[in-house]
Amino acid sequence: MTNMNNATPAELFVGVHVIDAPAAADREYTYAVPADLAASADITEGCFVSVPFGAGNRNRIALVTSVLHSTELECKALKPVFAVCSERIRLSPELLGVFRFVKSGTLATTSDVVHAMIPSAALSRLAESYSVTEKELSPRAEIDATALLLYEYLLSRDFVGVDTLRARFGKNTKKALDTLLRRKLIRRQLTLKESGEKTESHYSLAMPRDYIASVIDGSCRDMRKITAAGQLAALTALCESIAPMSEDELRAVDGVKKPHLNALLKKGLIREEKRRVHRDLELLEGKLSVSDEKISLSDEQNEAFCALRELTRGGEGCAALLQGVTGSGKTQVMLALIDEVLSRGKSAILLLPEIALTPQTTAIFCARYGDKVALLHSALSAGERYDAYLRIKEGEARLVIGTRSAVFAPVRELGLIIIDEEQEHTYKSDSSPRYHARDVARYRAWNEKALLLLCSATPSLESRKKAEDGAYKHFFLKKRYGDSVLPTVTVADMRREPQNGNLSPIGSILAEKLRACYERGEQSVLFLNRRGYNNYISCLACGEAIKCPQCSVSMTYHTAKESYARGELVCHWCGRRMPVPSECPECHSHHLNRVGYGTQRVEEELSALLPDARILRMDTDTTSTKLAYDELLGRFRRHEADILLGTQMVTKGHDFPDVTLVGVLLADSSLYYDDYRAAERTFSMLTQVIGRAGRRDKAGEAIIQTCNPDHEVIQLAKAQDYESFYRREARLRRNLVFPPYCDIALITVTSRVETDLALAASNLAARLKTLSKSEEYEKEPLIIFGPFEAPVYRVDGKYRMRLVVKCRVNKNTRALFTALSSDFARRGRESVSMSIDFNPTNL
DNA sequence: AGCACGCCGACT
DNA sequence: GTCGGCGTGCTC
Repeated sequence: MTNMNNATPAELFVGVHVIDAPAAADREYTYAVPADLAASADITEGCFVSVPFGAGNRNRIALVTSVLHSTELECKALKPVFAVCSERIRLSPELLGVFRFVKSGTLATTSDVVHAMIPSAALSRLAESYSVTEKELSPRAEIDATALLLYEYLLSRDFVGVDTLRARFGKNTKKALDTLLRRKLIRRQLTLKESGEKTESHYSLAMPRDYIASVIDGSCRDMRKITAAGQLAALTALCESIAPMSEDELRAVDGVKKPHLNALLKKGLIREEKRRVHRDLELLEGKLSVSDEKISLSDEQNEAFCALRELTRGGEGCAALLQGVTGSGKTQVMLALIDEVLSRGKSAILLLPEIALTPQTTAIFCARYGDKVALLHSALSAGERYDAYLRIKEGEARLVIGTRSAVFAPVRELGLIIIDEEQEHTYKSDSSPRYHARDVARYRAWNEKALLLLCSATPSLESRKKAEDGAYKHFFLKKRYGDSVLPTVTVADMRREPQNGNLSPIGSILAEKLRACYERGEQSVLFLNRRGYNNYISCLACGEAIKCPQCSVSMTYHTAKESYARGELVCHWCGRRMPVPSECPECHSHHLNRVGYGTQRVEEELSALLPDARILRMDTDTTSTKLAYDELLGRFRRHEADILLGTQMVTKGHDFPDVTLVGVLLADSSLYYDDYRAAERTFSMLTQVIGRAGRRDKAGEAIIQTCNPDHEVIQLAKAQDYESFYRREARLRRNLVFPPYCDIALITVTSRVETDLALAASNLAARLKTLSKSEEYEKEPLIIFGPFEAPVYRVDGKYRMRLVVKCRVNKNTRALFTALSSDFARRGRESVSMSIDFNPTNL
């Protein structure tokens, strides 16, 4: 190796995990810290450094995972650490623990885990630029046209950023750069880039005010007279202002432009100060009227609150389940508890399902806690996310409200984590790292001696069982808040409808209730778990449904805005759109028939039923942006529509005071889904929908349409009897060995080449069987199913096969799966990739 | 993933 | 003899 080591001998060594290294190279590497760097920077576990990595010594960011003060390693030829990335971005010892917990618990790469924990803007800090080394291009160096153009472009410049080049030369840039680099015609330089945080310049006078005044009126002798009107206007404005003025404020002054300010800076008359701007606060503007309204708790709420408060004061990590019927005022208890924790100088994290994280739901927290709140939602830009991260890290924000990934928030002195609607499957990540926010929260609560509070009307079986086993403290809120009563629930049998000549998705009972509700001037909410117009298009001749050319699922017919006839087919898995064919692709028959219904079709039926009613349709097609979603909800709340029709998103805890009727159009669709959690989801969904009706003084009513009116789950949901449901479901799961009575590891193998996939899958299964019988792992009870095709075999052109393993996830089985995974990487065909998901949300 | 090393065929 | 093809294996 070339002598990259500094002349100064190192005495400090670090173990690092390289970020953006391939999975096969994801392990700890040892680097030497040059003495001068060790002296100038505080290198500890959890900080990020940049290191030369691989044969090409490409600069990579790495996470320091161990520090070694030693002279023992001297003899080894170690590469040196290049620099510390940032003094500010580093994982605290607690978060480094979280990193290890997630990494070992999900078998994800360092890169995936770090990217989940740290906002991307914080780490994309290596600027890559290029310049020419060889001024003469030898005629023998045969390079392609792009490379030649790029070379000539670089000839006249110095160190051009890779982004600039890419913008100019397109996607061939990398190839061209590689060619030029290989021929040593150009060289690459990597420098630490300044952070992506947004700053705003503030200007103030750099000289005494009367001196500036003399400059303005031209009586000042030591300086040439200022004539530019813009400069004079800026100086005048600054003279009149008490506080420094921001760039925006100055530019608002007539005639002031940026060059004027620069000129004044150059003359030394004003000074500039860059201040960090908190972009996510801009969203909250106007809502910062902090209210410290006293929370009034009912006896039941108060009892739960007092017990929970004791838990937060215990100084030990613990977890509790707050099980409260819809409308029992769980939020009040949460607020009281957050008050308590913040008042003791600690921080809290509140996790909400993405769909519930709307200005309406967060307003109450923002109003109460003002700028102590940091909101982490998906609409944040990279820079905004980074700002929020810094505000949390620096202790300015002590209440973090966000979705799944907010569980990684770098809060100081964590006192409380609340997970609302804890049964929601959005808390489980379905891409690497495949973590469950609940597991991470539990780890953090224990490790940081905080309280984890899980809230739900219909807890997941996992959590409910833990409460039963005593692992979680268990609290109930059984009374609905105020005087509201549970709505009356009617189960409507849809099997009789066709006999009565009704082919509409809206049955006769629901139709009648809808009309009555509308005529009373009240609102109704309809839920249907299917967007689009028809379910699919099938051929009457051969019976085949039209399938997506890239996925093995039938496509859904969506109408165009203007007319029913001008629609197209959409694949809900890969998003592909195509026109409706005129003939069956299988048998060329022209007898194509549209079957089933989605939200679009129901919307049409509704307007036929109630021509004057104002209908809002809410699904992913109408709420492409966060704003559209909020706007629709706002319009409905203001009673600008009579009927809200939509998918999942209408079921979440939005409080609509005028809604007295809710309808579930087809409750069975989720009941017979081939997932062991189908019943749990259906029950939870029905409970939530029913809870939408009649929350204030008005009596509510719920209609559940189904083809299985006697199904136990539907009957239990009708009775709102969670406890019976829990006992029934727990019994079933135990008998059939499903979580929470075991863990499931889902191994998915993916490839574009079907034959490679089949081979790889069976090899993997064989390898797994061998491993499970080997000495180290034979004690682990393992039940292996498969390999078989995934329920949707082909998605976006890739085939997918699965192995399902029932096991107990512990250190030993994780080691088994790690071994399996690295075997696969070593011997696998490159066209095939593999992933392991512990306790996936979708089976 | 890159990148080097290495072992074979088409060329100066 | 040498340049360069991409198979194989490693990354402190």
